[in-house]
Amino acid sequence: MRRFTFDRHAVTVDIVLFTIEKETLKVLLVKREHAPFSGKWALPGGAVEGYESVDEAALRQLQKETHVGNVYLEQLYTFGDLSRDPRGRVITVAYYAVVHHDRFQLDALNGHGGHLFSLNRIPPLAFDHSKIIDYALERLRHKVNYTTICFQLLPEKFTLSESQKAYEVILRQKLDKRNFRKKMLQLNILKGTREKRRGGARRPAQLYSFTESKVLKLQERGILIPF
Amino acid sequence: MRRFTFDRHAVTVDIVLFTIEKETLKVLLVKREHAPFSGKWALPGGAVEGYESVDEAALRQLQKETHVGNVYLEQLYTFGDLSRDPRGRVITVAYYAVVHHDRFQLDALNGHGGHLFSLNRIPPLAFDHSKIIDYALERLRHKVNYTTICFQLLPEKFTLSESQKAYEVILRQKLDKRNFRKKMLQLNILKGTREKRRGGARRPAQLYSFTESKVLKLQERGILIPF
DNA sequence: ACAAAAGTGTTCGATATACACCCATGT
DNA sequence: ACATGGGTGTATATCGAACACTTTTGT
Repeated sequence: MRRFTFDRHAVTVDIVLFTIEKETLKVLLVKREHAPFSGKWALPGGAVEGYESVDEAALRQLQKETHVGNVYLEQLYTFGDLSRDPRGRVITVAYYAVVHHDRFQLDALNGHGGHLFSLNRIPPLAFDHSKIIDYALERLRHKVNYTTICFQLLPEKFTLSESQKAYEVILRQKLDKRNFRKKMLQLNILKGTREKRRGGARRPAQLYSFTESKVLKLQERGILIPF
Repeated sequence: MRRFTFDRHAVTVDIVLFTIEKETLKVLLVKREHAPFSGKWALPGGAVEGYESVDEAALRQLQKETHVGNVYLEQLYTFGDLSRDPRGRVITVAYYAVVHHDRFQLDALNGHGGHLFSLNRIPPLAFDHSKIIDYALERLRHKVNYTTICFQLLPEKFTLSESQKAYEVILRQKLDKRNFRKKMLQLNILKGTREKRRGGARRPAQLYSFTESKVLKLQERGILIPF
């Protein structure tokens, strides 16, 4: 069988890792050590190698930085403009990950200077990475509405207030407590445990756990359809 | 500045072109002339060249087959498994296009044997192209619910029945005529013309035109949120 | 006792759904 | 005259939105 006559291209993956820390939605950035954009912050990522699929490359890069296992990781978009990288065109397949911050550790040994940045305080980034983050955020905000992706940001057991807070932080709006609870419990995706979250100087809260190990699509009612 | 030390990869684009013909949703396929999968049907597409962005490559491939101008063309997903192509790993960035069938002509000269296939009657396809079509169809069905993408499938002037038919064909369900019309007119995206569609042996129907030249996002009411 | 978050129902308005008949035209 | 798709309105059910007070704990 013939070999390719195709042009060949540099292909990378970039990962937008979302997490919630101190009731704020944050993104993982690493400091670049080499040109181009040496010293600038950038998304974690790197080249796709010949022996791995693109998905595998994304997972490998994510694990290199965070040692996270069993993450929600979804392909976002492929950015293929000619001018993204000053060295020449690099096609990057962007992914986003959503994970509770207890479930990963930044790799200090790596010397990568990984750091979580609040989304309001993203520094100037290398390449078109700030565009990629915008896109990822848009996707996340959208998905929160019709999937259970939000529970990826919570620990295994959580209170209803904690989950409400997660929605509020992503959607950037206050939600009504009674309506939130009513709806959340109606969805039949939470299991009450008999435990309570104690520790604060206040009434202990009931802990719930998410019944599914996977992110679910909730039944979607179209805007235009169905009639 | 240093050159890359990256592995380089074969990168292609593939296009899922949707159109409606004879009240059926169809997809454009071309017959392959060379190995691998010589003689099999496949999505139109081809290699990304070094001088063009990935988006430009998609548009170029689409125009090569159809001579269509000003199409709705959206990136779908990037497929990067190792085994997609028997010659070795080819990364393909899939796109989908949505266009009324009057607005393009299949290129007979090209000898590509382009042909529109009804979605119920897709023949066995080369590579993972049938997976790509499934994915595109899912996206289209989803987008129909919260955008005006459906009007891309209609001529400039159309009747309400024609647009209802387009929704029905995509969603694979009958819709209620009165509810459809009420909602469609409430949305304020259609302009009535004074013309009527004559020709059938029946009452002439009022023609409408879509007020926007672009596909709109309709306000989206989340399922889970807002409260 | 007090501060702070947990927990709990009802009412109202908007929107989706279900449903059947007359109209205008070409043959 | 008749066959065919065009065109129209109302009643009901469901769901989202707004809204305030009592409870439980730690200090």
